[in-house]
Amino acid sequence: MQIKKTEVEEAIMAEAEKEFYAYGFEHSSVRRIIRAAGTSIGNFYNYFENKEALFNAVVSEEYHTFIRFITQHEQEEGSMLSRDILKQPDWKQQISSMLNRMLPEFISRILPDFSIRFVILVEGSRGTRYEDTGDRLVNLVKEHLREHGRETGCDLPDDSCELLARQFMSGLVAIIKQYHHDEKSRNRLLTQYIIFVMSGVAGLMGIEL
Amino acid sequence: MQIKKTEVEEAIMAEAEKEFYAYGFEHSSVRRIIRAAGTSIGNFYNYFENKEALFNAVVSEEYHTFIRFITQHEQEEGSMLSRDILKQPDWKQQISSMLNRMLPEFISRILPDFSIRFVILVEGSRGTRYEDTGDRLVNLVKEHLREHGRETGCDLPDDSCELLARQFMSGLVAIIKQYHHDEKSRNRLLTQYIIFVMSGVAGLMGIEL
Amino acid sequence: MQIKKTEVEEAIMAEAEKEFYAYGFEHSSVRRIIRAAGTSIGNFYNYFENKEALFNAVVSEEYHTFIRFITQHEQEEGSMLSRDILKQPDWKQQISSMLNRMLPEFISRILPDFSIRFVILVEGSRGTRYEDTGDRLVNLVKEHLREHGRETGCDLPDDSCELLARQFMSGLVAIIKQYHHDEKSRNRLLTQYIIFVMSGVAGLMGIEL
Amino acid sequence: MQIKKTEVEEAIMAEAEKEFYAYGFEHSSVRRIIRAAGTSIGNFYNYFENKEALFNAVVSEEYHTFIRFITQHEQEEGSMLSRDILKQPDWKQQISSMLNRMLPEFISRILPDFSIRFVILVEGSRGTRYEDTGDRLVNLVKEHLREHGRETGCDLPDDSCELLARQFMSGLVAIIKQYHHDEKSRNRLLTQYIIFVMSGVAGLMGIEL
DNA sequence: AATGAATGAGGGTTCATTCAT
DNA sequence: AATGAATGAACCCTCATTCAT
Repeated sequence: MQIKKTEVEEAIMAEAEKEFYAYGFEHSSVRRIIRAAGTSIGNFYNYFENKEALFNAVVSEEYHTFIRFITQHEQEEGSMLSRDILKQPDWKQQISSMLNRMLPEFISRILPDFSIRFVILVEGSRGTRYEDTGDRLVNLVKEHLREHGRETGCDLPDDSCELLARQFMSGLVAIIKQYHHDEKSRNRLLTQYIIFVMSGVAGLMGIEL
Repeated sequence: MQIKKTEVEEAIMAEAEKEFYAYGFEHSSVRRIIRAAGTSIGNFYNYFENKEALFNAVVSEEYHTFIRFITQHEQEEGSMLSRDILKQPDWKQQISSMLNRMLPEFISRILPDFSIRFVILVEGSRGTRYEDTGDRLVNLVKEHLREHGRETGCDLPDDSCELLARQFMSGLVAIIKQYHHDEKSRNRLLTQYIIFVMSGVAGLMGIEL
Repeated sequence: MQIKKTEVEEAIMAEAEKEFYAYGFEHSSVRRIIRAAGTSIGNFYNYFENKEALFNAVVSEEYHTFIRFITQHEQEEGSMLSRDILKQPDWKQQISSMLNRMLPEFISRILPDFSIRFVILVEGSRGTRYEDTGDRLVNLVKEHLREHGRETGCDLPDDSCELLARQFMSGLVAIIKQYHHDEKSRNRLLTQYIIFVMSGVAGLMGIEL
Repeated sequence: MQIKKTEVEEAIMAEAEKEFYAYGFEHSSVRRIIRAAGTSIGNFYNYFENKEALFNAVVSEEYHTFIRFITQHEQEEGSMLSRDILKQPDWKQQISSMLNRMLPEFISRILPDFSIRFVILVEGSRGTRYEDTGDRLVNLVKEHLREHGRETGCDLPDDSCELLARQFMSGLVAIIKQYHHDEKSRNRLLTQYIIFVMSGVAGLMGIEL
């Protein structure tokens, strides 16, 4: 949103963010929001068409950021994991050094974008046009994952891919929930988490049962 | 009373399960439930004291099953992961063979217990006395994990443990959601998932960054 | 009621008495009554046509007892108060000695009849055919009082008579409420009360303002 | 908003007064009130937080008025009754003249305050925070009475004091009920009533049984 | 831009009563 | 004689939204 918002609009959106985060869209109360924002119910409808419009205003930017994140960085991440690595006897060192190289940039560029609003989008959008955002995001990650599988020659079954994608999403959400106010801890935890996921995926792809 | 008491009670509970799964406790509507169950609002209160009593009836058994699951099987799982394994050059084979040995029994005994009701318990219990069940379960798994860490000499930070525990929970939930009606697929996916998690944890514990 | 009641019937009526006393007719719950009486809602309707029939069963005898009390003892009480007494210089002694003579019999005959059920009749009968019982009783007492006035030649205004009658009723009720379980205290208090009322009436009749 | 806020608020309170008077708090229906007041159920909650808040609005002022009445006028009334008066041979004249002196002022200052709302407070407040108001008022009057007793050297038993206090309350209530719309009649009746009570108390204190 | 009065559907719950068993 | 399942109206209250001011 390039358009400058009025103070009232911003106050409403700020309180709405808290409300949507706490209760989700359906369970959120416009009255509570405007009361917290210090304005009136009537005035609310001067700024937003209805409750869903407010929701959109709060999350739409975050939504597009995430879409961009998924699509833009496909190439770069594409090379991060390949079966070849796992075949090497020193695979642990290889992954480790790769992570050391990539994570700082990865984290500095991507994470600042994610916030409470991302959590709202995924967990609290039922009843809005974004209600399948979680699923769509999962699908994006899942397709991403399948492509990796095809490239590296070790296809995971569709449902495993979906599960892993969903896990990745829920991991991000959990991290943001825990440390949305503490960037440093968040990044440290995220690093750990990515190692966990990558090790897990590697294990899943590399081990014949 | 033409209809046997249990029939209506079961109808109500069946519909309640769907409703609680779809909306969570707070957002569920008793009126919707009884309409779907084909009875009247007044009659509902002949069977259940109130909405929360209905919730408890739907969910309490599942709750205790899960608690039992966590506490009973601590020992057996305890031996599944140790740092020593990861030090071996053939660690992949070792894990693989161990899983092959243990998973069938693990799955056959534990999984049949989990159902939609488990999902309700974790995701839809806000406003009930079970509302912190998700957190309590996460903590159980987390403590479980920390102990493993201490035993194997590689402590993970507290927040990583919590994250992994939460991930494990959300993974179970995701699997149940996807395949609660298809036991076979569910078990296959769960096997994959456990490999993923174990590999991930192993990676997290075994690799120095 | 000469007809012998079954145990169930008596249990219901006993619990109903408590319930009607505590909540009044309208606010009483048939469910609570039958639960306390240890029977079922269906069976209740085998014994009583409906809630009001139960109420009638509980209070009707008391009602007729009171009517009888008012009408039967008119003569005897009629002589208890006359203007002549108040004209005597030793009126206090006269009243005192009269009370001493009459009260024992008065109390022993009349009071045992009054119980919780009398209170129910007066205070908790709204919504039943007895709902104007309180008023009817007041009117009886009031007419009683007016006649005394006419006899003794000092008419009180109609509204004063009504007020005094109402006071007398409410006094009886208050005494029963306080000591319905303690006959001795009840009689002592009632004696005091009658002195109060008689002195009050005497004062009202005898003093020119 | 075409209609000024106060108009609706007043309409609601006026109808609420009638409703509370007729049914008491617990048995009053918000729907009946708003129907009579010509507004909607939703709008009611724009004016009052809930049913009890409405009750408080109707009744709180009256409550404090009565408390003030009891505590402020203690002294003045204190001198109205003493045993010495009853010992005089011309006690009737003495009381009469005292009443003639004091009553006009007493009545003109105190009575206009009492209304239907006082009745509601005493008889219809069950279920609200005022539910023991009746008892508290009775206790005030009772303590009042006991003090008189101590001063004049003729203690009445505790239960007699309570009874008389309760009688006094119920007398006030009865008068208001009868003449809440007719100030003149109300005052006349109240005068009579006070004579009655005083004579009664005098009789009770002065006569040895 | 700002206010809050007004609406009515729907939320959970209690109730007296009926009637098949 | 006894049971309790079934009904639907009514209870208090919350909600998002509209609109006159």
